[in-house]
Amino acid sequence: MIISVRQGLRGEVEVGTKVRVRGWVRTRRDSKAGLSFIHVSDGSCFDPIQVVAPSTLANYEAEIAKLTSGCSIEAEGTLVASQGKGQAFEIQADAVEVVGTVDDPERYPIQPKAHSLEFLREVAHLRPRTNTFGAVARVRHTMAQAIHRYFHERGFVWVTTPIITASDCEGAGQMFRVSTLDLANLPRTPDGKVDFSQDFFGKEAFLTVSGQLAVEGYCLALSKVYTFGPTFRAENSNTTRHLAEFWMIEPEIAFADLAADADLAEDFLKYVIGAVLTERPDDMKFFADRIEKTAISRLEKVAAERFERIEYAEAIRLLQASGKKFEFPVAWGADLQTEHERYLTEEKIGRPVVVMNYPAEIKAFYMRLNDDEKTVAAMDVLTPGMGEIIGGSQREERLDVLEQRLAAHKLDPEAYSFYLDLRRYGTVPHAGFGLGFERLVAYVTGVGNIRDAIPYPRTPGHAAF
RNA sequence: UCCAGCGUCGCCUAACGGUAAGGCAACCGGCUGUUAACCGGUCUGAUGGAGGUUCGAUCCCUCCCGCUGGAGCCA
Repeated sequence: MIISVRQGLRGEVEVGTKVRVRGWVRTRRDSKAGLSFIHVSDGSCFDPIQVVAPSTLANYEAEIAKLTSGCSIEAEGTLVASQGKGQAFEIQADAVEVVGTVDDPERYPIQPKAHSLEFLREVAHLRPRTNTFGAVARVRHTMAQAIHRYFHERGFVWVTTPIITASDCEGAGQMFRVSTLDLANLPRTPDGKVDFSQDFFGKEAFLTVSGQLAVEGYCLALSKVYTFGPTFRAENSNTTRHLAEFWMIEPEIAFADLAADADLAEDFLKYVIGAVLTERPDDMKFFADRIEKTAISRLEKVAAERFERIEYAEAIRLLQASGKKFEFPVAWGADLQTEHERYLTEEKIGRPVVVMNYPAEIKAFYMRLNDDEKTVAAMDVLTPGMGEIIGGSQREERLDVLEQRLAAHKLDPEAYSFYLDLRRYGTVPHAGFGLGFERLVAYVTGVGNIRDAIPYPRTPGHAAF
C-alpha cells in the first residue's frame, strides 16, 4: 500500500506491512555493512522517513548509491521497527525506483546544510523542500483551516468579496490598476484624459485593498460573516511586515459593539494559536529549536493569558510616565509609533494588548464616533514582537454621523452611496476587524520576515516565480 | 520613499592598499546500522557593474545595480 511518510512514522501502519513511499531524498548515508540509509521526505510531516536499501538491490550500484539530495524516488519495502536510534520505524526496502535525478548535484541549491533565509528567497520554487519552509507551509495550512473552522463552528458565513473593484474608495492605501487598455495607445476623452469608458469595466478598476466595506452588506443580512482572501496594496513599503499581495481575514458581526469586537479578536487568536500548538507540535518544535527560541512558550502564553485592554488615553499616559526617550513624541492625538507599541507590549505589559478608542482624526471615516465626539470606537491588537496584528472598529451605523464623517474626511458621498444605503435600510450597530494572515503566520512561526510566511512573496520590484 | 549596513567559490565567512584564506556542499577514497555522522584527499573564484585615486585596490572615492535591517505607510 502507498503510505505517506507521516503514516509510516506515526505508527499508523502495522509493522510488517508492505508499503510504498514516494518523496524526495534529503540525505543518503552508505554503510559498509552493505546498506544505504536514505532519508525521504514527502512533506506530510516534519521528519523524513528512513529507507534502508541493501546493496543487493539490482540498481544499487548504478542508481541508489548515486542518489543525492533532491532526487525523487519511490521505495517499496516492509515497514519495520528501526534497529537504529533516532526513529521508531523505517522501511526495509525491496526496491528503490529513481523517479527523477538531480542533474548537477553541486548546483542544486538545497544542499543538506544551513542556508540563509535570504538565499532561499532567491530559490522560492525549491525552498519548500527545506525543513523551514516545509514547516511554514504546513503551519500556514493548519492556521487557514483553523480560521475557517473557528468561524464555521460559530455560525459565521464566509463571504468572498470581489478582488477587482471599480471603486477606489476602499480607503486603505495605494491600489493596483486593472485594465485591458493598450498602455502604448490609450483612448482619450476630448479634454485629453484617459477614456476609461472604453476600458473593460467601462470605468477605472483596481485590485481590492480591503473587503470590509463590501462585506458589511452581507453582515447586515447574515449577521456573522467573514472574508478570507487575497488583498493588494501598491505601497512602496520595504519592510519585514509588508507585502504587495497578502491574505486578509475580516470578520464582521452585527448587533455588536467594540467590546464584542475585541472579545472576538482575542478568542479568535487564541483558537488559531491553540490549533497550531496541538496540531503541529513537530513543526513548532523545529521553530523553537532553530528559528526563534520562544516560538512555543510565547504562543502558550498568548493562548493562556487574558489580553490586556487599555484605552488609547491610558496608553498615552503609560508612555508619558515611562521615563523613556522616544524618537517620536508622545501626546494625545498622535498615533502610536512602532517604538510605542513595542514599549507597551514588550516592556510595560509583556503580553498582547488591545488599545481602544483612538482620536477620531487619526482613524478612518467609517469608525464609530464616540459620545465624547473626540474619539472613535477603534481598536488595535498589539503583540510582543510583531506589533499591530489586528486593527478593527465598531462601524458608524448612524447615517447623519457617517455623512458628517465623510465630509470631514473630504470624501465624496456619491462614491459611498451603497455604503450609506446600509445605514438607510435597517441599520444596526456592527463591528469587525482585519487581520493580515501572513503577519500571523510570521508571528506564530517566528520567522522574522513576512516574505518567508507566504509561498511566493510579492514586494516592490519582486514578482518572480 | 528616507536612514544605515552589506555585495568575495553553489552556500556561509576571512583577508594592515601589496601575488585571495577557511568552513559547508560537491566529487573520490576510508570507516561505520548510519542519522545535518566521522577521517583523508580533490575541485572551485581574477572579489555586483562602470569610472577614478595609486607603482599596485577585495580593502580608498564617485555613480549605478542588488540585498538586508530600521523608519514611514499599514494588515
